Amino acid sequence: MAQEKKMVEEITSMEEDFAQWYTDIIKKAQLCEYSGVRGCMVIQPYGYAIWENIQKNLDARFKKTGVENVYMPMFIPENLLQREKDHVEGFAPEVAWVTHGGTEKLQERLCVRPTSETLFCEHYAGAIRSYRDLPKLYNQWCSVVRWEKTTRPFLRSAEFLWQEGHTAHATAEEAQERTIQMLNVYADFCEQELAIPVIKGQKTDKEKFAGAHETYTIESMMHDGKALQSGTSHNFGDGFAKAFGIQYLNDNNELTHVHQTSWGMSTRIIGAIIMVHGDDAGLKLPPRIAPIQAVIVPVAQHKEGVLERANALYDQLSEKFRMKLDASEKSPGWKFSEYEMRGVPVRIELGPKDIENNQAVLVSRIDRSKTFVSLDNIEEELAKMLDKIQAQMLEAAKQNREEKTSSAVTYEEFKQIVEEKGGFVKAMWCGDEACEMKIKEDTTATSRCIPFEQEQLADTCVCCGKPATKMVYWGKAY
RNA sequence: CGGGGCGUGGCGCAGUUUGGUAGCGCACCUGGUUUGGGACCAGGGGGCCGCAGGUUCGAAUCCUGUCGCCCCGACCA
Repeated sequence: MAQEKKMVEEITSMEEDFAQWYTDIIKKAQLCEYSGVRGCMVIQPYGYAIWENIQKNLDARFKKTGVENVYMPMFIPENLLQREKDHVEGFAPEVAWVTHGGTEKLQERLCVRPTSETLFCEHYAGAIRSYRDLPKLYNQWCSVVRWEKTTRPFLRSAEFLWQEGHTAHATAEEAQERTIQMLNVYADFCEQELAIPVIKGQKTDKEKFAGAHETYTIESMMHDGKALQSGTSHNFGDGFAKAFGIQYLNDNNELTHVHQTSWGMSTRIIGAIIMVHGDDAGLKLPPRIAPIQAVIVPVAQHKEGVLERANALYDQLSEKFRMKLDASEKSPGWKFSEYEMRGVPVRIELGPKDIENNQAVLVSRIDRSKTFVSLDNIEEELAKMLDKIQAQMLEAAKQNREEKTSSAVTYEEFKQIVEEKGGFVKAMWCGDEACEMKIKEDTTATSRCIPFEQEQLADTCVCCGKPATKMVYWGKAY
């Protein structure tokens, strides 16, 4: 595989320094900027446009399953947050507190939501009376605040945008079904729209969400061999219902606790898009969510008729695609690099020679391959190329994940792989948290998930040698 | 919270060791020539040198304090 030629010196190569590459991409693609507020970022128009496309698509998928959007307060009174023990303990270290209203000290401090389980629960406690009120399938798009010690754009910021779905059901079975259903929505969204293949599975008790009975996750593999938890779906059982007194009368007139779920995906997924698809020339955006699917770069635009034709082409293609025409005075070469860095899937070059031949040049972001197409059927050709790029990106991401997935039977093998190769390591686990801790201690790798698709690699735990029936994906994670 | 680094036009930096008129590259503005992979020439605008004290005839530079940010760890989406 030939390394792509680097056209712009301002992006550090992935090989040289992956962390620097990541921040360079964000800067050059103008996704976000550091703000004057500690740990918080300014999401720029291009970055926000990606988020809007993600939102639009996910929101439609949610609604198709019957989910309704609501909005909850951003403040949570301290007593409310403390209602569920595990939940508070999980979040207490990273909540921001409001202690004053104007100049007066508040009698009870308010936390800025790190997540809204408690608010939804309080609301459900009042709103649910009868089995006829169920299920409640709510979601909200909002930002949450977690006082992180170390932050990185998109991957971990003190405030981030997300959606959090919260549902209440009559039975445990229904809640479990919904938990898996939403995990599948995320997985399908990632693969189909973002071209990011994911591993679906369950979190170990150690890694599960504070207050959850079970946590399910989709895990994806970045280009540097580190894993990223890309979305989670939790089954709360009736734990929160008991803590918050959410009860209903069933059809036998018996008072019963509801069963709940919650599920979320955040702007962190933009970090995944960058680190799964990007290369040394910049960002690569999957056509389905790219704010600009194709950019028209006129060549020799001062010449008679070029801009007019480019404008007409823009008008025509804008009917079906998200387009941009860059008629600025920058040189064509500058524009080529610019839109490559920003990950625009297709560039359309249109110059005097093309116009003379009634053609345009389509250039793919994947490999800079050029295709000369007639202006008469450019719509079909562009659609074809975008589909192809989408498929190529998913394929490349799958291949990268395969290359970075290993399995280990002995502990020596395991440690060596984590240290030298990185990536996912599949290995058997006895189910004991002590082994998880030891593995983390020895290698800094954590259990990513117990995948739904199990393999029996061995009969004993990779760490302690005791009998094991579960295969776990391990790896260093963001 | 530990370990490291950095605060100087919008961005990236030099200048600090040895105090003496604030500089360079990019970006920006004007005009011209250019235009199929980050064009060139000429002219121009823009800086309480993070902040607060101190030393000094004089501080970006020395001293004290303070605030902020970035990177690497531990904790987390």
